[in-house]
Amino acid sequence: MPKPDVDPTVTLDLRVDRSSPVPLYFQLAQQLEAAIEHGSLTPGSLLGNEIELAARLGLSRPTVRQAIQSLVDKGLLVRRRGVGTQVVHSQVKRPLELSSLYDDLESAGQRPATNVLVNTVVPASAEVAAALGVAEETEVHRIERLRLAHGEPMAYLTNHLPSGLLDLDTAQLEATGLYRLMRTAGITLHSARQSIGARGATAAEAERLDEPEGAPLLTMQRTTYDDTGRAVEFGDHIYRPTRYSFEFQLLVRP
Amino acid sequence: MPKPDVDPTVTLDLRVDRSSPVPLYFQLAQQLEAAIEHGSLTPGSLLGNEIELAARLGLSRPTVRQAIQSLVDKGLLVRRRGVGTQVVHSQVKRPLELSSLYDDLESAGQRPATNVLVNTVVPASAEVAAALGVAEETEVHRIERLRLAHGEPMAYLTNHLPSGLLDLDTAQLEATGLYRLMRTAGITLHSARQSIGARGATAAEAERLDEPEGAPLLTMQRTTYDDTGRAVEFGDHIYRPTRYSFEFQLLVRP
DNA sequence: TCAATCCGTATGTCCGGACAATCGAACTAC
DNA sequence: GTAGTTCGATTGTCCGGACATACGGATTGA
Repeated sequence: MPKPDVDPTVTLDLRVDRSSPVPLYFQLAQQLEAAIEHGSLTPGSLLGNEIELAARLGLSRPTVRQAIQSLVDKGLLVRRRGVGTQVVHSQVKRPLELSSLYDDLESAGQRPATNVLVNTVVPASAEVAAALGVAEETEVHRIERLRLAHGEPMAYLTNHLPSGLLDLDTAQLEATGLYRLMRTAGITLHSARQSIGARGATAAEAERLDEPEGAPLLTMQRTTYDDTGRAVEFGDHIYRPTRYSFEFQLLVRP
Repeated sequence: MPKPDVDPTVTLDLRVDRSSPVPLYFQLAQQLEAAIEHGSLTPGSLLGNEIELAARLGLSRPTVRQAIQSLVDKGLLVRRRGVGTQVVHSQVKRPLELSSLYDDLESAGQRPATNVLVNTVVPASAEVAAALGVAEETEVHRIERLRLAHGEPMAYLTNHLPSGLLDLDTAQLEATGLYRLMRTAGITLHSARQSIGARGATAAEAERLDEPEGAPLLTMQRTTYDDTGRAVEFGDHIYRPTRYSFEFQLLVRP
Protein backbone atom coordinates (compact mmCIF):
# COMPACT_ATOMS: atom_id res chain seq x y z
CA MET A 1 0.00 0.00 0.00
CA PRO A 2 1.52 3.34 -0.98
CA LYS A 3 2.03 5.90 1.70
CA PRO A 4 -0.34 8.83 1.33
CA ASP A 5 1.16 12.18 0.42
CA VAL A 6 0.57 14.07 3.61
CA ASP A 7 2.75 16.99 2.58
CA PRO A 8 2.56 17.27 -1.16
CA THR A 9 4.87 19.55 -3.04
CA VAL A 10 2.77 22.17 -4.73
CA THR A 11 3.53 23.62 -8.13
CA LEU A 12 2.16 27.09 -8.54
CA ASP A 13 1.71 29.36 -11.50
CA LEU A 14 4.22 32.03 -10.58
CA ARG A 15 5.45 34.82 -12.77
CA VAL A 16 7.55 37.92 -12.35
CA ASP A 17 7.55 41.08 -14.42
CA ARG A 18 11.09 42.21 -15.06
CA SER A 19 9.99 45.54 -16.48
CA SER A 20 8.22 46.46 -13.28
CA PRO A 21 10.00 48.74 -10.84
CA VAL A 22 8.84 46.46 -8.03
CA PRO A 23 11.78 44.32 -6.89
CA LEU A 24 11.66 40.77 -8.15
CA TYR A 25 11.96 39.20 -4.72
CA PHE A 26 9.06 41.33 -3.57
CA GLN A 27 6.88 40.33 -6.48
CA LEU A 28 7.56 36.70 -5.69
CA ALA A 29 6.90 37.18 -1.99
CA GLN A 30 3.59 38.86 -2.72
CA GLN A 31 2.47 36.04 -4.99
CA LEU A 32 3.43 33.41 -2.47
CA GLU A 33 1.67 35.26 0.31
CA ALA A 34 -1.41 35.63 -1.84
CA ALA A 35 -1.33 31.91 -2.62
CA ILE A 36 -1.18 31.13 1.09
CA GLU A 37 -3.95 33.56 1.90
CA HIS A 38 -6.05 32.31 -0.97
CA GLY A 39 -5.57 28.67 -0.04
CA SER A 40 -3.64 27.52 -3.08
CA LEU A 41 -0.79 26.77 -0.74
CA THR A 42 -2.32 24.77 2.05
CA PRO A 43 -0.74 24.53 5.51
CA GLY A 44 1.94 21.89 5.65
CA SER A 45 2.53 21.75 1.93
CA LEU A 46 6.10 21.89 0.71
CA LEU A 47 7.25 24.71 -1.48
CA GLY A 48 9.64 22.82 -3.72
CA ASN A 49 13.33 23.36 -3.50
CA GLU A 50 14.83 26.77 -4.06
CA ILE A 51 17.12 25.80 -6.90
CA GLU A 52 14.35 24.38 -9.02
CA LEU A 53 12.02 27.21 -8.13
CA ALA A 54 14.63 29.72 -9.20
CA ALA A 55 15.18 27.91 -12.48
CA ARG A 56 11.49 27.77 -13.19
CA LEU A 57 11.09 31.50 -12.66
CA GLY A 58 14.28 32.47 -14.40
CA LEU A 59 15.62 33.99 -11.21
CA SER A 60 18.76 33.39 -9.22
CA ARG A 61 18.67 31.49 -6.00
CA PRO A 62 19.55 34.47 -3.77
CA THR A 63 16.55 36.34 -5.13
CA VAL A 64 14.23 33.43 -4.43
CA ARG A 65 15.75 33.04 -0.99
CA GLN A 66 15.15 36.70 -0.25
CA ALA A 67 11.50 36.31 -1.11
CA ILE A 68 11.12 33.19 1.01
CA GLN A 69 13.04 34.71 3.88
CA SER A 70 10.68 37.66 4.06
CA LEU A 71 7.76 35.28 4.47
CA VAL A 72 9.65 33.27 7.06
CA ASP A 73 10.16 36.51 8.98
CA LYS A 74 6.45 37.11 8.80
CA GLY A 75 5.84 33.66 10.26
CA LEU A 76 4.08 32.27 7.20
CA LEU A 77 6.73 29.74 6.22
CA VAL A 78 9.09 27.44 8.07
CA ARG A 79 12.36 26.23 6.62
CA ARG A 80 13.96 22.94 7.58
CA ARG A 81 17.36 21.99 6.41
CA GLY A 82 17.33 18.80 4.41
CA VAL A 83 13.54 18.82 4.30
CA GLY A 84 12.32 21.90 2.55
CA THR A 85 10.20 24.95 3.09
CA GLN A 86 6.62 24.47 4.13
CA VAL A 87 3.62 26.58 4.93
CA VAL A 88 3.01 26.98 8.63
CA HIS A 89 0.05 25.03 9.86
CA SER A 90 -1.35 27.47 12.30
CA GLN A 91 -3.57 30.34 11.43
CA VAL A 92 -0.99 33.05 11.58
CA LYS A 93 -2.79 36.05 10.30
CA ARG A 94 -0.58 38.96 11.07
CA PRO A 95 2.14 39.54 13.58
CA LEU A 96 1.98 42.32 16.07
CA GLU A 97 2.04 45.75 14.54
CA LEU A 98 2.20 49.14 16.02
CA SER A 99 -1.50 49.60 15.59
CA SER A 100 -3.70 52.53 16.24
CA LEU A 101 -7.02 52.14 17.94
CA TYR A 102 -8.70 53.96 15.08
CA ASP A 103 -7.38 51.56 12.46
CA ASP A 104 -8.21 48.59 14.65
CA LEU A 105 -11.79 49.65 15.00
CA GLU A 106 -12.15 50.58 11.36
CA SER A 107 -10.83 47.25 10.13
CA ALA A 108 -13.12 45.49 12.59
CA GLY A 109 -16.04 47.04 10.78
CA GLN A 110 -16.95 49.36 13.61
CA ARG A 111 -17.40 52.94 12.57
CA PRO A 112 -15.24 54.78 15.07
CA ALA A 113 -16.12 58.29 16.07
CA THR A 114 -13.96 60.75 17.95
CA ASN A 115 -14.83 63.70 20.13
CA VAL A 116 -11.90 66.01 20.65
CA LEU A 117 -12.38 67.42 24.12
CA VAL A 118 -9.07 69.18 24.58
CA ASN A 119 -6.65 70.44 21.93
CA THR A 120 -4.26 72.94 23.39
CA VAL A 121 -0.69 73.74 24.33
CA VAL A 122 0.50 73.24 27.88
CA PRO A 123 3.81 73.22 29.75
CA ALA A 124 5.12 69.70 30.06
CA SER A 125 4.68 67.94 33.37
CA ALA A 126 7.60 65.94 34.74
CA GLU A 127 6.16 62.69 33.46
CA VAL A 128 5.45 64.04 29.99
CA ALA A 129 8.81 65.77 29.76
CA ALA A 130 10.61 62.56 30.67
CA ALA A 131 8.66 60.53 28.14
CA LEU A 132 9.18 62.99 25.30
CA GLY A 133 12.76 63.76 26.18
CA VAL A 134 12.24 67.50 26.56
CA ALA A 135 12.85 69.86 29.44
CA GLU A 136 10.16 70.25 32.05
CA GLU A 137 7.80 73.17 31.44
CA THR A 138 8.56 73.09 27.70
CA GLU A 139 5.43 73.78 25.72
CA VAL A 140 3.84 70.63 24.32
CA HIS A 141 0.59 69.83 22.60
CA ARG A 142 -2.05 68.13 24.67
CA ILE A 143 -5.07 66.45 23.19
CA GLU A 144 -7.81 64.53 24.92
CA ARG A 145 -10.20 62.50 22.86
CA LEU A 146 -13.19 60.32 23.60
CA ARG A 147 -13.39 57.42 21.20
CA LEU A 148 -16.81 55.93 20.51
CA ALA A 149 -17.97 52.88 18.64
CA HIS A 150 -21.62 52.47 17.76
CA GLY A 151 -22.27 55.60 19.79
CA GLU A 152 -20.93 54.04 22.99
CA PRO A 153 -17.84 55.43 24.70
CA MET A 154 -15.01 52.98 24.37
CA ALA A 155 -11.83 54.74 25.38
CA TYR A 156 -10.49 58.01 26.67
CA LEU A 157 -7.24 59.00 25.03
CA THR A 158 -4.84 61.59 26.41
CA ASN A 159 -1.84 62.37 24.22
CA HIS A 160 1.10 64.73 24.38
CA LEU A 161 3.25 65.68 21.39
CA PRO A 162 6.30 67.89 21.06
CA SER A 163 5.23 71.23 19.67
CA GLY A 164 6.21 72.10 16.14
CA LEU A 165 5.98 68.54 14.96
CA LEU A 166 2.51 68.60 13.55
CA ASP A 167 -0.32 71.07 13.40
CA LEU A 168 -3.18 69.36 15.14
CA ASP A 169 -6.41 70.32 13.52
CA THR A 170 -9.43 69.35 15.59
CA ALA A 171 -11.52 68.58 12.53
CA GLN A 172 -8.84 66.23 11.20
CA LEU A 173 -8.48 64.57 14.58
CA GLU A 174 -12.18 63.82 14.58
CA ALA A 175 -12.06 62.41 11.06
CA THR A 176 -9.11 60.05 11.39
CA GLY A 177 -6.52 58.65 13.77
CA LEU A 178 -3.47 60.35 15.19
CA TYR A 179 -1.01 57.89 13.68
CA ARG A 180 -2.44 58.38 10.25
CA LEU A 181 -2.04 62.14 10.64
CA MET A 182 1.58 61.70 11.67
CA ARG A 183 2.36 59.46 8.75
CA THR A 184 0.70 61.89 6.38
CA ALA A 185 2.91 64.62 7.79
CA GLY A 186 5.95 62.62 6.71
CA ILE A 187 6.86 61.20 10.09
CA THR A 188 8.26 57.68 9.89
CA LEU A 189 7.18 55.74 12.93
CA HIS A 190 9.86 53.35 14.05
CA SER A 191 9.22 51.86 17.46
CA ALA A 192 7.17 52.25 20.58
CA ARG A 193 7.42 51.30 24.20
CA GLN A 194 4.19 50.47 25.86
CA SER A 195 2.80 49.34 29.14
CA ILE A 196 -0.58 47.74 29.62
CA GLY A 197 -2.20 47.54 33.03
CA ALA A 198 -5.46 47.82 34.88
CA ARG A 199 -6.93 49.86 37.72
CA GLY A 200 -10.19 51.18 39.08
CA ALA A 201 -11.85 54.22 37.54
CA THR A 202 -11.65 57.58 39.29
CA ALA A 203 -14.84 59.58 39.57
CA ALA A 204 -13.91 61.79 36.62
CA GLU A 205 -12.94 58.82 34.44
CA ALA A 206 -16.08 56.94 35.36
CA GLU A 207 -18.18 59.91 34.34
CA ARG A 208 -16.48 60.25 30.98
CA LEU A 209 -16.76 56.59 30.10
CA ASP A 210 -20.22 56.08 31.49
CA GLU A 211 -19.06 53.54 34.05
CA PRO A 212 -19.53 53.36 37.80
CA GLU A 213 -16.78 54.72 39.98
CA GLY A 214 -14.15 52.12 40.76
CA ALA A 215 -15.04 50.03 37.74
CA PRO A 216 -12.09 48.06 36.31
CA LEU A 217 -10.35 49.88 33.49
CA LEU A 218 -7.73 48.71 31.03
CA THR A 219 -4.88 51.18 30.78
CA MET A 220 -2.16 51.69 28.22
CA GLN A 221 0.74 54.08 28.18
CA ARG A 222 2.81 54.40 25.05
CA THR A 223 5.75 56.43 23.88
CA THR A 224 6.32 56.35 20.13
CA TYR A 225 9.62 57.10 18.40
CA ASP A 226 10.39 57.95 14.80
CA ASP A 227 13.35 56.59 12.88
CA THR A 228 15.67 59.33 14.07
CA GLY A 229 15.00 58.33 17.65
CA ARG A 230 12.90 61.35 18.57
CA ALA A 231 9.93 60.69 20.80
CA VAL A 232 7.01 61.90 18.72
CA GLU A 233 4.10 61.03 20.96
CA PHE A 234 3.26 60.03 24.51
CA GLY A 235 -0.17 58.57 25.09
CA ASP A 236 -2.04 57.69 28.25
CA HIS A 237 -5.16 55.77 27.39
CA ILE A 238 -7.94 54.12 29.34
CA TYR A 239 -10.34 51.58 27.87
CA ARG A 240 -13.60 50.07 28.97
CA PRO A 241 -12.68 46.42 29.32
CA THR A 242 -16.17 45.25 28.47
CA ARG A 243 -15.82 46.98 25.11
CA TYR A 244 -12.18 46.54 24.26
CA SER A 245 -9.24 44.25 24.79
CA PHE A 246 -5.82 43.98 23.21
CA GLU A 247 -5.60 41.08 20.81
CA PHE A 248 -2.46 40.30 18.94
CA GLN A 249 -0.22 37.61 17.64
CA LEU A 250 3.41 37.14 18.56
CA LEU A 251 6.22 35.40 16.78
CA VAL A 252 9.12 33.75 18.51
CA ARG A 253 12.47 35.05 17.39
CA PRO A 254 14.92 32.19 17.37
CA MET B 1 33.81 78.28 12.05
CA PRO B 2 33.87 74.61 11.13
CA LYS B 3 30.68 72.68 11.38
CA PRO B 4 30.74 70.23 14.28
CA ASP B 5 30.68 66.56 13.45
CA VAL B 6 27.24 65.64 14.68
CA ASP B 7 27.30 62.17 13.17
CA PRO B 8 30.86 60.96 13.13
CA THR B 9 31.80 57.80 11.35
CA VAL B 10 33.13 55.39 13.90
CA THR B 11 35.93 52.94 13.26
CA LEU B 12 35.74 49.93 15.49
CA ASP B 13 38.08 47.11 16.26
CA LEU B 14 36.20 44.28 14.64
CA ARG B 15 37.44 40.80 14.02
CA VAL B 16 36.00 37.52 12.89
CA ASP B 17 37.22 34.02 13.53
CA ARG B 18 37.00 31.95 10.40
CA SER B 19 37.76 28.73 12.22
CA SER B 20 34.74 29.14 14.45
CA PRO B 21 31.59 27.26 13.57
CA VAL B 22 29.62 30.42 14.32
CA PRO B 23 28.58 32.03 11.03
CA LEU B 24 30.66 35.03 10.07
CA TYR B 25 27.69 37.33 9.67
CA PHE B 26 26.53 36.34 13.12
CA GLN B 27 29.89 37.02 14.68
CA LEU B 28 29.90 40.45 13.12
CA ALA B 29 26.33 41.16 14.20
CA GLN B 30 27.14 40.17 17.76
CA GLN B 31 30.15 42.45 17.88
CA LEU B 32 28.20 45.36 16.47
CA GLU B 33 25.38 44.78 18.92
CA ALA B 34 27.85 44.59 21.77
CA ALA B 35 29.44 47.84 20.61
CA ILE B 36 26.04 49.52 20.59
CA GLU B 37 25.13 48.11 23.97
CA HIS B 38 28.50 49.02 25.39
CA GLY B 39 28.39 52.54 24.06
CA SER B 40 31.28 52.36 21.60
CA LEU B 41 28.77 53.00 18.87
CA THR B 42 26.79 55.98 20.04
CA PRO B 43 23.29 56.74 18.78
CA GLY B 44 23.35 58.61 15.51
CA SER B 45 26.87 57.62 14.59
CA LEU B 46 27.46 56.31 11.10
CA LEU B 47 28.72 52.83 10.57
CA GLY B 48 30.97 53.45 7.57
CA ASN B 49 30.07 52.12 4.19
CA GLU B 50 29.56 48.45 3.61
CA ILE B 51 32.18 48.05 0.92
CA GLU B 52 34.98 49.45 2.99
CA LEU B 53 33.80 47.59 6.08
CA ALA B 54 33.84 44.34 4.14
CA ALA B 55 37.32 45.02 2.87
CA ARG B 56 38.60 45.83 6.33
CA LEU B 57 37.27 42.58 7.73
CA GLY B 58 38.23 40.46 4.77
CA LEU B 59 34.59 39.58 4.18
CA SER B 60 32.35 39.92 1.20
CA ARG B 61 29.73 42.59 1.03
CA PRO B 62 26.75 40.20 1.19
CA THR B 63 28.07 38.81 4.45
CA VAL B 64 28.44 42.25 5.94
CA ARG B 65 25.01 43.19 4.67
CA GLN B 66 23.51 40.12 6.29
CA ALA B 67 25.00 41.11 9.63
CA ILE B 68 23.76 44.68 9.32
CA GLN B 69 20.36 43.56 8.14
CA SER B 70 19.85 41.40 11.21
CA LEU B 71 20.45 44.42 13.41
CA VAL B 72 18.15 46.55 11.28
CA ASP B 73 15.47 43.91 11.81
CA LYS B 74 16.07 44.16 15.53
CA GLY B 75 15.56 47.91 15.32
CA LEU B 76 19.10 48.81 16.37
CA LEU B 77 20.24 50.30 13.07
CA VAL B 78 18.65 52.38 10.35
CA ARG B 79 19.84 52.38 6.76
CA ARG B 80 19.44 55.30 4.40
CA ARG B 81 20.31 55.06 0.78
CA GLY B 82 22.95 57.55 -0.20
CA VAL B 83 23.63 58.37 3.44
CA GLY B 84 24.77 55.32 5.28
CA THR B 85 23.83 53.13 8.19
CA GLN B 86 23.49 54.69 11.59
CA VAL B 87 22.68 53.64 15.10
CA VAL B 88 19.13 54.38 16.11
CA HIS B 89 18.88 57.23 18.55
CA SER B 90 16.23 55.88 20.80
CA GLN B 91 16.76 53.46 23.59
CA VAL B 92 15.54 50.37 21.81
CA LYS B 93 16.41 47.61 24.17
CA ARG B 94 14.69 44.56 22.86
CA PRO B 95 11.64 44.02 20.73
CA LEU B 96 8.66 42.07 21.88
CA GLU B 97 9.30 38.45 22.58
CA LEU B 98 7.05 35.63 23.50
CA SER B 99 7.99 35.92 27.11
CA SER B 100 7.06 33.86 30.04
CA LEU B 101 6.12 35.41 33.32
CA TYR B 102 8.71 33.32 35.08
CA ASP B 103 11.55 34.57 32.90
CA ASP B 104 10.29 38.12 33.16
CA LEU B 105 10.34 38.02 36.92
CA GLU B 106 13.66 36.27 37.10
CA SER B 107 15.39 38.75 34.82
CA ALA B 108 13.84 41.58 36.82
CA GLY B 109 15.72 40.29 39.82
CA GLN B 110 12.65 39.09 41.64
CA ARG B 111 12.89 35.58 42.88
CA PRO B 112 9.68 34.04 41.59
CA ALA B 113 8.04 31.21 43.45
CA THR B 114 5.31 28.93 42.26
CA ASN B 115 2.68 26.94 44.11
CA VAL B 116 1.14 24.26 41.98
CA LEU B 117 -2.43 23.97 43.21
CA VAL B 118 -3.84 21.70 40.54
CA ASN B 119 -2.02 19.25 38.27
CA THR B 120 -4.40 16.75 36.81
CA VAL B 121 -6.09 15.43 33.70
CA VAL B 122 -9.59 16.58 32.84
CA PRO B 123 -11.95 16.34 29.87
CA ALA B 124 -11.66 19.43 27.69
CA SER B 125 -14.34 22.05 28.01
CA ALA B 126 -15.71 23.61 24.86
CA GLU B 127 -13.47 26.65 25.21
CA VAL B 128 -10.32 24.63 25.88
CA ALA B 129 -11.10 22.19 23.10
CA ALA B 130 -11.55 25.02 20.60
CA ALA B 131 -8.32 26.67 21.65
CA LEU B 132 -6.26 23.50 21.51
CA GLY B 133 -7.91 22.19 18.37
CA VAL B 134 -9.04 18.91 19.92
CA ALA B 135 -12.45 17.34 20.29
CA GLU B 136 -14.57 18.28 23.27
CA GLU B 137 -14.24 15.93 26.22
CA THR B 138 -10.78 14.85 25.06
CA GLU B 139 -8.49 14.37 28.00
CA VAL B 140 -6.15 17.31 28.54
CA HIS B 141 -3.76 18.35 31.25
CA ARG B 142 -4.90 21.10 33.53
CA ILE B 143 -2.57 22.97 35.83
CA GLU B 144 -3.30 25.84 38.12
CA ARG B 145 -0.45 27.75 39.65
CA LEU B 146 -0.13 30.65 42.01
CA ARG B 147 2.88 32.77 41.19
CA LEU B 148 4.48 34.76 43.97
CA ALA B 149 7.18 37.37 44.05
CA HIS B 150 8.74 38.34 47.37
CA GLY B 151 6.20 36.12 49.03
CA GLU B 152 3.27 38.14 47.69
CA PRO B 153 0.77 36.59 45.29
CA MET B 154 1.16 38.15 41.89
CA ALA B 155 -0.76 36.05 39.41
CA TYR B 156 -2.98 33.03 39.16
CA LEU B 157 -2.22 30.93 36.13
CA THR B 158 -4.55 28.32 34.67
CA ASN B 159 -3.17 26.32 31.77
CA HIS B 160 -4.37 23.47 29.60
CA LEU B 161 -2.11 21.29 27.47
CA PRO B 162 -2.83 18.44 25.09
CA SER B 163 -2.08 15.19 26.84
CA GLY B 164 0.94 13.21 25.76
CA LEU B 165 2.94 16.28 24.91
CA LEU B 166 4.86 16.63 28.08
CA ASP B 167 4.90 14.92 31.44
CA LEU B 168 4.14 17.63 33.90
CA ASP B 169 6.01 17.06 37.07
CA THR B 170 4.79 19.21 39.94
CA ALA B 171 8.26 19.60 41.38
CA GLN B 172 9.61 20.81 38.07
CA LEU B 173 6.69 23.20 37.65
CA GLU B 174 7.51 24.74 40.99
CA ALA B 175 11.18 25.10 40.11
CA THR B 176 10.90 26.73 36.71
CA GLY B 177 8.49 28.10 34.12
CA LEU B 178 6.22 26.18 31.80
CA TYR B 179 7.83 27.52 28.64
CA ARG B 180 11.24 26.45 29.76
CA LEU B 181 9.92 22.96 30.41
CA MET B 182 8.41 22.82 26.95
CA ARG B 183 11.60 23.96 25.29
CA THR B 184 13.58 21.43 27.26
CA ALA B 185 11.22 18.76 26.00
CA GLY B 186 12.18 19.65 22.45
CA ILE B 187 9.13 21.68 21.57
CA THR B 188 9.90 24.60 19.28
CA LEU B 189 7.62 27.47 20.13
CA HIS B 190 6.64 29.40 17.06
CA SER B 191 3.81 31.84 17.63
CA ALA B 192 1.08 32.77 20.04
CA ARG B 193 -2.22 34.53 19.94
CA GLN B 194 -3.05 36.50 23.00
CA SER B 195 -5.68 38.75 24.39
CA ILE B 196 -5.19 41.17 27.25
CA GLY B 197 -8.12 42.63 29.11
CA ALA B 198 -9.39 43.61 32.54
CA ARG B 199 -12.31 42.80 34.80
CA GLY B 200 -13.33 42.67 38.42
CA ALA B 201 -12.26 39.79 40.65
CA THR B 202 -14.74 37.08 41.56
CA ALA B 203 -14.92 36.01 45.18
CA ALA B 204 -12.77 32.96 44.55
CA GLU B 205 -10.18 34.91 42.59
CA ALA B 206 -10.07 37.64 45.20
CA GLU B 207 -9.40 35.05 47.89
CA ARG B 208 -6.57 33.45 45.94
CA LEU B 209 -4.84 36.71 45.14
CA ASP B 210 -5.44 38.34 48.50
CA GLU B 211 -7.48 41.16 46.97
CA PRO B 212 -10.97 42.43 47.83
CA GLU B 213 -13.85 41.11 45.79
CA GLY B 214 -14.48 43.15 42.67
CA ALA B 215 -10.93 44.52 42.62
CA PRO B 216 -9.65 45.29 39.11
CA LEU B 217 -7.65 42.43 37.60
CA LEU B 218 -5.50 42.27 34.53
CA THR B 219 -6.33 39.23 32.42
CA MET B 220 -4.47 37.45 29.67
CA GLN B 221 -5.49 34.54 27.52
CA ARG B 222 -2.93 32.93 25.29
CA THR B 223 -2.78 30.05 22.87
CA THR B 224 0.72 29.00 21.90
CA TYR B 225 1.63 27.08 18.75
CA ASP B 226 4.74 25.15 17.84
CA ASP B 227 6.38 25.26 14.45
CA THR B 228 4.23 22.48 13.07
CA GLY B 229 1.15 24.50 13.82
CA ARG B 230 -0.07 22.42 16.73
CA ALA B 231 -1.53 24.29 19.66
CA VAL B 232 0.68 23.28 22.55
CA GLU B 233 -0.76 25.34 25.36
CA PHE B 234 -3.78 27.41 26.30
CA GLY B 235 -3.41 29.72 29.24
CA ASP B 236 -5.91 31.82 31.16
CA HIS B 237 -4.10 34.10 33.54
CA ILE B 238 -5.09 36.80 35.98
CA TYR B 239 -2.68 39.33 37.43
CA ARG B 240 -2.81 41.79 40.27
CA PRO B 241 -2.46 45.08 38.44
CA THR B 242 -0.76 46.76 41.37
CA ARG B 243 2.00 44.16 41.12
CA TYR B 244 2.28 43.51 37.43
CA SER B 245 1.76 45.12 34.05
CA PHE B 246 2.75 44.17 30.54
CA GLU B 247 5.67 46.19 29.26
CA PHE B 248 7.09 45.71 25.84
CA GLN B 249 8.56 47.36 22.84
CA LEU B 250 7.18 47.23 19.34
CA LEU B 251 8.82 47.76 16.00
CA VAL B 252 7.04 49.09 12.97
CA ARG B 253 7.31 46.83 9.98
CA PRO B 254 7.51 48.94 6.86
C1' DT C 1 13.99 -7.64 14.71
C1' DC C 2 16.40 -3.73 15.78
C1' DA C 3 20.18 -0.52 15.71
C1' DA C 4 23.99 1.83 13.39
C1' DT C 5 25.60 3.70 9.06
C1' DC C 6 25.40 5.71 4.53
C1' DC C 7 23.68 8.87 1.25
C1' DG C 8 20.63 11.89 -1.36
C1' DT C 9 18.44 16.25 -0.79
C1' DA C 10 17.53 20.66 0.66
C1' DT C 11 18.71 24.62 3.10
C1' DG C 12 22.74 27.49 5.30
C1' DT C 13 26.71 30.18 4.47
C1' DC C 14 29.84 32.74 1.67
C1' DC C 15 32.05 34.80 -2.34
C1' DG C 16 32.88 38.55 -6.04
C1' DG C 17 30.87 41.25 -9.14
C1' DA C 18 27.50 44.41 -11.66
C1' DC C 19 24.18 48.01 -12.24
C1' DA C 20 20.25 50.92 -10.40
C1' DA C 21 18.12 54.18 -7.22
C1' DT C 22 18.43 57.65 -3.99
C1' DC C 23 20.29 61.15 -0.88
C1' DG C 24 23.00 65.20 0.12
C1' DA C 25 26.14 68.55 -0.95
C1' DA C 26 28.66 71.21 -4.09
C1' DC C 27 28.22 73.75 -8.05
C1' DT C 28 26.12 76.69 -11.53
C1' DA C 29 23.02 79.89 -13.54
C1' DC C 30 19.74 83.44 -13.09
C1' DG D 1 21.02 85.40 -2.96
C1' DT D 2 18.24 81.78 -4.58
C1' DA D 3 16.78 78.07 -7.26
C1' DG D 4 17.90 74.42 -10.20
C1' DT D 5 21.46 70.99 -11.72
C1' DT D 6 25.14 67.98 -11.48
C1' DC D 7 27.80 64.59 -9.21
C1' DG D 8 29.87 61.68 -5.72
C1' DA D 9 28.70 58.51 -2.15
C1' DT D 10 26.05 54.79 -0.36
C1' DT D 11 22.67 51.45 -0.09
C1' DG D 12 19.28 48.40 -2.95
C1' DT D 13 18.80 44.73 -6.11
C1' DC D 14 20.36 40.85 -8.69
C1' DC D 15 23.38 37.37 -10.61
C1' DG D 16 25.95 32.64 -10.74
C1' DG D 17 28.56 29.79 -8.36
C1' DA D 18 30.81 27.01 -4.46
C1' DC D 19 31.03 24.33 -0.39
C1' DA D 20 29.14 23.16 4.37
C1' DT D 21 25.60 21.18 7.20
C1' DA D 22 21.71 18.83 8.75
C1' DC D 23 17.64 16.00 8.12
C1' DG D 24 15.31 11.62 6.73
C1' DG D 25 14.96 7.52 4.60
C1' DA D 26 17.29 3.44 2.76
C1' DT D 27 20.71 0.25 3.41
C1' DT D 28 23.48 -2.61 6.05
C1' DG D 29 24.95 -5.07 9.98
C1' DA D 30 24.45 -7.45 14.50
